[in-house]
Amino acid sequence: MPDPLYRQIAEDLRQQIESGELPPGSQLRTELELREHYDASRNTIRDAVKLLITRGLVATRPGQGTFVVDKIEPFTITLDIKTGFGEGEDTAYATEVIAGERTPAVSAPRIEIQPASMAPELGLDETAMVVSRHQQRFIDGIPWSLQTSFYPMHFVEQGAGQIIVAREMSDGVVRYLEDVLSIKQAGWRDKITVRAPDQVETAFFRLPQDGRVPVFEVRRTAFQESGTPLRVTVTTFPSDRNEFILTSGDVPDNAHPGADDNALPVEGSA
Amino acid sequence: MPDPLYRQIAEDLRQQIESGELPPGSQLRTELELREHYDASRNTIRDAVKLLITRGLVATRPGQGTFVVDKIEPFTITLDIKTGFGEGEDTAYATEVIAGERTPAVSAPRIEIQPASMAPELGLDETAMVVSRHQQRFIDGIPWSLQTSFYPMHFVEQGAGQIIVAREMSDGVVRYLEDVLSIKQAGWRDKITVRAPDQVETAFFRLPQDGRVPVFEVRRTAFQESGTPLRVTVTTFPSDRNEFILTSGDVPDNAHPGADDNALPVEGSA
DNA sequence: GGGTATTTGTCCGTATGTATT
DNA sequence: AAATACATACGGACAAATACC
Repeated sequence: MPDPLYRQIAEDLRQQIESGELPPGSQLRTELELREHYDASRNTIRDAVKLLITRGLVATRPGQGTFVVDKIEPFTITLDIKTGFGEGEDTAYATEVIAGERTPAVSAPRIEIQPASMAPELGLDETAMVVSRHQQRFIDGIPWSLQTSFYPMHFVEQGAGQIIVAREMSDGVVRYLEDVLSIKQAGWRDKITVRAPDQVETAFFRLPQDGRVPVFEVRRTAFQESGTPLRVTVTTFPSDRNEFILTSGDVPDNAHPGADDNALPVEGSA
Repeated sequence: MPDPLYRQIAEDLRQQIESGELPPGSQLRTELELREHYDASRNTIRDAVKLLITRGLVATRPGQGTFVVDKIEPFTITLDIKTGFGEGEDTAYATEVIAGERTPAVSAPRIEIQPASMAPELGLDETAMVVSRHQQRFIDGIPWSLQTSFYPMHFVEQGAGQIIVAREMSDGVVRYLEDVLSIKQAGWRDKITVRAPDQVETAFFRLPQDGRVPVFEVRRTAFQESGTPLRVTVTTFPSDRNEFILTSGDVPDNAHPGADDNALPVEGSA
């Protein structure tokens, strides 16, 4: 029994793309032309194109057409910055970004006071509140990631008033907390999952609205030496233009071509 | 301007699910019933259901109906096993799996000789060949991951003949290479990406055939102390039932509930 | 095992809306 | 303003998978 028609058509188009017959950036024939070519209905053509979108091979633009995606060199995000130098990761990142040839940008933070249930990893009481600092981040002008950090509200009452000011902190919040409250970040735990984007994410990353392109969610819980969590940082990245690299043990610097060329941190000066 | 109808319907059903009105495992009304209830066409209902499938909330079973998915406790995969003990990660994993309360299983490896282009990270000549060892891996009987390891063919000619034998190596190939050829693994680099599953993966993981549920691909390149790659291991995991954890610095053992309960390694005795 | 009803999967044709040029 | 192309929505038909008698 053969595959369904829409999958046969998708397969045919996929081969044309991967063989180079349809190079990146080129335009596919319109749905009506494909309809005649394959002797199928327009809906069937659309089902085939949807499959190619899911696989990241093409993108549709209303009023224009369907295009083979330009293979963006993916942003490479390193998750295992060497620590133990007595610094938070925030400052280390700045130099990493400069080392790459891409130019990062970050929006001013949007500050909110929210219930502690937004960041259960902090282990706070149900009635407690947290400060959230939300930022949009770009690389070379491309929407790159959305990041929200949560801090216990009692940090503010203890004297760290700057974290509820909607201005970027050039040295990073982690450094600030150490300076003001002597709260030191000893390590962190990342949880990486993949899920469909929410409405905010589809809008910011300009993803197809039906959730076919998922996002990475990196949930970083950072701890003091005592084991008490000091912050939770949630960062989302569209999965179609990001990859993660992490190393263990002794590894040569340029192990495979292109892997390190665009090395980027997972966190800026949040 | 309101959202499209199919998204409104999806939103309504989503709320019913997340509010508990439609508990996990329960069956949704049939497409024809929903069609009457929302006064929409069957295709529009189907578009709404497709969205819910993409978001991992429901699953359809031909001939039966549409069901709210049972929330599987995700498999947690730790990527940062402490090294420096002079052991490969393979043996360390065995104990980790036993520590968890889930029972792993692995198929006998399928061995193939393939061109070196299958694993460009090994940096071999175009005309060279590699040995691939492919395994299916299960947790509690659930298809969990597909793994293929690539080794330079010249390892066999140098005396490591066991790696082309289609039998599991209880102590791991890495250990074997060290014993026979004194080739020692000094570290590795992981690249984590997300993509649509191929046909083999959709069949093994029983994912929807239109590629709505992506898979994690973890590409591990392991190096000798000299910096020469000794193997490439590619492992894929369905993203709807796996998450990755990695830590840096000092982190308490049980930082957030459930995170470590099912700790699993990314590699078995490949 | 066979037959039938139910339910989802595929495919068609058509009409209208919306974004872009 | 008009033309083009994708997005949404409708309705209908048959196939395939499953469950049940």
